[in-house]
Amino acid sequence: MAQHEPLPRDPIAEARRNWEREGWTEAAGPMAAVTSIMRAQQLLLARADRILKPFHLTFSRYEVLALLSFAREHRMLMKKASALLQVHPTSITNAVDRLEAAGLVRREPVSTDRRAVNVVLTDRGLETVEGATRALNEELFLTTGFEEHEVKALVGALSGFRARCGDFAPPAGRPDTAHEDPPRKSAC
Amino acid sequence: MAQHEPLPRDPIAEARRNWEREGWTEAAGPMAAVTSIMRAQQLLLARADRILKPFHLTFSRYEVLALLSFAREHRMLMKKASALLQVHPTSITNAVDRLEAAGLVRREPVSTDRRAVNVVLTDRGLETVEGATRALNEELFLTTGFEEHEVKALVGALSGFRARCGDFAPPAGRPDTAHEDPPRKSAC
DNA sequence: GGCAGATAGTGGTACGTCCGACTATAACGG
DNA sequence: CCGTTATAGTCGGACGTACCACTATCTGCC
Repeated sequence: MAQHEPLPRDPIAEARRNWEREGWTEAAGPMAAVTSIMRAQQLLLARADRILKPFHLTFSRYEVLALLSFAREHRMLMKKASALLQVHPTSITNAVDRLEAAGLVRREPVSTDRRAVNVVLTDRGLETVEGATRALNEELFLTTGFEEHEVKALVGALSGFRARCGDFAPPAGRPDTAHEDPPRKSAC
Repeated sequence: MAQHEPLPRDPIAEARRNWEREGWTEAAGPMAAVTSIMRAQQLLLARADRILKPFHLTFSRYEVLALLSFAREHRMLMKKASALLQVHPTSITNAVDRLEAAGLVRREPVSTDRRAVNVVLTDRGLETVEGATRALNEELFLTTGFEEHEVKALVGALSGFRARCGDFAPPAGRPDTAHEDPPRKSAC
């Protein structure tokens, strides 16, 4: 996971200065924000994968298990999993292939639609995801170092962005944020 | 790039409710923040790659070109590029292979160290990166929809996180932030 | 009823990332 | 000076993601 030794300076701040020096002052801030998100994701994913290694899981496979653990009867259509995790159907196929090979889920036909496939969490899968969730909570989520207000700012700004990108329908009835209503456009 | 139709509700907010229902209230916020970062990165990367498609570039290859365009003489050691972009050396090898095949960069030996290799931006590479930067500025960075205060919050929270993760040495001499000095620990 | 179009899932391919192993070279220490 | 250690870069493989094409099936409409 790129266990580099720390750099003397923040390369993103440096890039921002370059942007401003070129006269792209308007774009410099968002550029830094976008780059920061990219880099943070890389660090977080590497850390999650390292934590999940003892469980023989990757983060994306864990996400499938976690989703199933909250589903009715621990069962879900491939299609629905793909939609909720917001990944391409083939990614779900890939993940389920490996999870099934590990005995953590199994595929089941759907009686009402012979095209569709249900993914079902096995007992071993449930056990595994419970342990993995405990590990992730303790070793990742509780130690991100994000402060309360930072969490709030991150989730807020990013959920706005995701909604604008068509990720999900904007929360129509939220009167507490109605005052900043003018929906910022965003070409995705 | 997962051109899903929008979901009725935000799956991350849903996950957060699940977390809280299970009693993991402390971890729920950071979990939502981490997941939001993951998903935002996915959307941003897909969008960047789409914008760069006409240039026959991907975002990671663009990053290499952009880095070179700001370097002295448009020239940099592979090792240094790897360190500044914070990716594994093999990723740079991969990117440079493709950029070289496209005639946008070329490898040059280093006279003082026969192990090392310099990457040099070609004229075509410079032209390309200039066009690509214009496109990214106009179609991505200027249209993220992030507001001023959101950019500030994102960059601030994430640069703190990156610094804690050992990404780069914390900005030692910044008296304006000295008042919140107690360095939050973060196990990376 | 039957055909056109939509939908669920999969196989194959391309790309980016990482890791481990390896080569070649440099730097250090006795 | 020579052996040990560290460093720069590459190769091969594993994994996750996306896209395209394809099959099987369902749905809707005439």
